[in-house]
Amino acid sequence: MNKEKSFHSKCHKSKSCAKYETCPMFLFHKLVSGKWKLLILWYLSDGCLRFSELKKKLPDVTQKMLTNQLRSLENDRLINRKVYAVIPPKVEYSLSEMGEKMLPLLEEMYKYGIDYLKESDNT
Amino acid sequence: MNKEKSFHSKCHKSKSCAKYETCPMFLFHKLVSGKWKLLILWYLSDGCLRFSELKKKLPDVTQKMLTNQLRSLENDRLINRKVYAVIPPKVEYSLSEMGEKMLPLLEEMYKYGIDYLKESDNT
DNA sequence: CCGGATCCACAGAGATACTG
DNA sequence: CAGTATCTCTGTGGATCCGG
Repeated sequence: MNKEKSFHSKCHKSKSCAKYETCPMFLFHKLVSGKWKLLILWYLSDGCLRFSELKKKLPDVTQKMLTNQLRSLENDRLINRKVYAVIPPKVEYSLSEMGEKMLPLLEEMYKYGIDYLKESDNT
Repeated sequence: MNKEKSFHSKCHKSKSCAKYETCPMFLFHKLVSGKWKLLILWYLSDGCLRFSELKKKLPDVTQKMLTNQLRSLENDRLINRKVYAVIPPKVEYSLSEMGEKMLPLLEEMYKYGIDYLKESDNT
């Protein structure tokens, strides 16, 4: 997964980002471009959710994929994973501090969606 | 690709979005969650680029994938595709009106990336 | 020559069953 | 309940071919 090979002599435009790994936009892209990550973050923006609750909200995502995406988000420190040692098992996911910083961005994405729908209607 | 099957009784929280297809966040997610779409939009934010220029800026993306992503973005009317009937062929891609509306959002993503890098350094 | 279509091989995603 | 394990199959990468 980690391709540390490729360097972008000009990551983009004239802004400062000499290398692949250190370009902010590539980084952001890497963080959220997982197949379901944006939606997971969005659903967690209201507060912590159990695995099964998240699964219910994302019926198109397979259990395996959901686990993968959550692990990835956890590794990138965008969400927290809290395991309760009870039976039946209970695992809660919530936005981390870095994850919460993405909240305004998520709101803007939501607004863009509204705008897009409006434009589509006019067509 | 088009799964029009699944409905989300509660797309998210209490905001208004009864169905899968009409939830703004799902829509936004669908628009940009392609494997390379965000970066393509980002690179096009400076102005139109030829296919080969885009390819140069995204060395990790295969030609086929780049074509796919561009087609998808074009179908979603986020970018324009202009073909010049010359030899050798020349195809230019640029942000559409809807694509340009995403510019502030892209800038915010970039800023988030900077912030994320800063936080990582402190760790 | 450039944009992209086609063919094949393989990693990754879907579906289902199983476990602590 | 929250995952793993296994199998299958789609989608992606890589190379090649093509039309303008």
